[in-house]
Amino acid sequence: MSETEEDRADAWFHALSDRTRRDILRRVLSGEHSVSALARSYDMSFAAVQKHVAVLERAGLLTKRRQGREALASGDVEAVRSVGAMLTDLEDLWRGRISRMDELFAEHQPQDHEQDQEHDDRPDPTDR
Amino acid sequence: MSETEEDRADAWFHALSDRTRRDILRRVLSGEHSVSALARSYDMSFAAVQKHVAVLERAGLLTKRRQGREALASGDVEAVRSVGAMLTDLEDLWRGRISRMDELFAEHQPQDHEQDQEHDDRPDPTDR
DNA sequence: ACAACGTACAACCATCTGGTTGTATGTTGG
DNA sequence: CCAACATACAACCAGATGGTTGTACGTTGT
Repeated sequence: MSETEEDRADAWFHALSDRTRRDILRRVLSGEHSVSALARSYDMSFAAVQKHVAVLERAGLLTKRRQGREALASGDVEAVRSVGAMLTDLEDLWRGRISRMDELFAEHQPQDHEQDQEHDDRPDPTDR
Repeated sequence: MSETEEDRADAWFHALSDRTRRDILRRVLSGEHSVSALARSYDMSFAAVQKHVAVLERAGLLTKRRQGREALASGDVEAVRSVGAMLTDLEDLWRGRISRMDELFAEHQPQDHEQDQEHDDRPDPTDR
């Protein structure tokens, strides 16, 4: 994975690691909100909320649009999808582990494929 | 969302916000690794890597199993999926925004439904 | 015109974070 | 038995983080 890709991931996950920021992101994904409108929703100063919005913006999870004196913030669903894609990449690594376990098992028991369909205590790698 | 749910999310995203921890998670999702084996992979002290493993463990993204003097770490794919589910919940909020925009549009143009299939410059909310 | 509003940013502060070294304790191989 | 190994954890430190207040500046409504 490229170096800048890791930088983006750092910014994404750091931005999402604060519950106020996650809540802000929920609101701006649902629709545009001005920074001051957002600030009114939280029990903290306007400046604090503005800094949270700036973190989300730097991470690319949110964009701002100027309209008169207001800054309207809007969530970027493509960025959210990119974060989700990183998670599914992690899942794929796990699936690879299971495949390798299957190969190892087949190596030591290369007879029948149909026996023992029950007592499957490991999760199905193809479900979800 | 429940309070403890948000606490878990804080821990998840914070754990994932460090690239060394993401790399450790990749390795232990692919297969079990001892802490010292992991430590040998990074240009930092054993103690530093051990702390990263502890952060991932507290977040529930990894479990440790004792075998003799070694602690074998293994990634928990269910936790990774839970994080992914949070992201798709965010996407759903965005889809809701689009639905509301559609309703608003229908309200002002309640005639035909079939016109103008082209020039669709917004992403399809049902794709992915 | 001007007061109120919305935004931006700097300075400051307590706490958290990610690294270090050092020490203690259990496990294993020869 | 005991030296080497693997882990755990405490103490410490520099820098980042999340909050505060204060100041400055453009925009808007009356």
